[in-house]
Amino acid sequence: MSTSSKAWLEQLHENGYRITAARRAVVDTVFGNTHALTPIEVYDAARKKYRALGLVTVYRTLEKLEELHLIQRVHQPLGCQAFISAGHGHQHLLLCQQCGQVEFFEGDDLDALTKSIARKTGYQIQEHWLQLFGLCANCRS
Amino acid sequence: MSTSSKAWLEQLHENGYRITAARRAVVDTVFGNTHALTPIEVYDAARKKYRALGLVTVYRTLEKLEELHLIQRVHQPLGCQAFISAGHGHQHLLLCQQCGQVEFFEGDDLDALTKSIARKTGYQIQEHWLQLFGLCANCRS
DNA sequence: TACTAATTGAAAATGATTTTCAGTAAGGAA
DNA sequence: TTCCTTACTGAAAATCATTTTCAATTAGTA
Repeated sequence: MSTSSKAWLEQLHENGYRITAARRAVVDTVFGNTHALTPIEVYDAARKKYRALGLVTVYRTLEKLEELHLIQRVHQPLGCQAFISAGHGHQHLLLCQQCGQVEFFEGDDLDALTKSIARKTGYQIQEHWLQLFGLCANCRS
Repeated sequence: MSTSSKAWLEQLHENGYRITAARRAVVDTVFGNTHALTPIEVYDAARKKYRALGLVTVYRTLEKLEELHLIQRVHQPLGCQAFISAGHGHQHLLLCQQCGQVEFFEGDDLDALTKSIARKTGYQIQEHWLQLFGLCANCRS
């Protein structure tokens, strides 16, 4: 995990952003986490690594990570403030409603559907969101 | 359109809520509107029908309409505060990113995909969201 | 028509996010 | 290594969306 949180820091650096203790703490908290975290949750967790961290810096760092497509916002019935490490390429989300775990899956079987809808409605489709909600293997039992 | 905004008022009444001038204005604004509206947008539009309307009442009325499944929240990249008349039964959304128009479409071709994902991941799938974004026939040109 | 509880709008409270600002520190240049 | 510029920082204040409180009003039944 820390192997590749380094890659995020490099990405920041390559884009002209500086590497600071505050950003390290935020990146280490979010990278590889299987649960979507809200800014406050990131703040609480990251402050265990870097006490002086401010909430404002969490917001600003999340903003940059999102801009670089390293994280993405997760939309759920109860709220849309949480972020998760972004999947590679276009992927869909699978969310456990019990424990909050997030998984990605591929499956662009949607092309046929998309084309059919485009034809019926006259829309030019540019993007799609697909999310499945349920109970993960652990929480089912 | 006003034919069936009456149906919404009846629904409210049947569920023990009173019919007031404020609620009429909100219902008439949201019912049958093809664009998703935020509480403030509803407020601004509905106040043209009923000047004394308060924003708080808009929030409270939208809450009740959502509870009765007459409207539903629309999630978009730029925000998730807007509401639209709910589709009948389970439907998916098609959103124009230019003009904000919202359409519903059916298409539960997703069963096969859902089952396949359930098998691969061990999840018990309970619900899904599918949204397509693009340009409507008008805005394409 | 009278009554009672639901509803109202205004104001205050809350909660999330953004802006401002003066001090600090990253990291390239010398 | 040292210096210097400029990005970055946290705290406080400002802003924006939403919820709660409250006293006055009113829908709708008795």
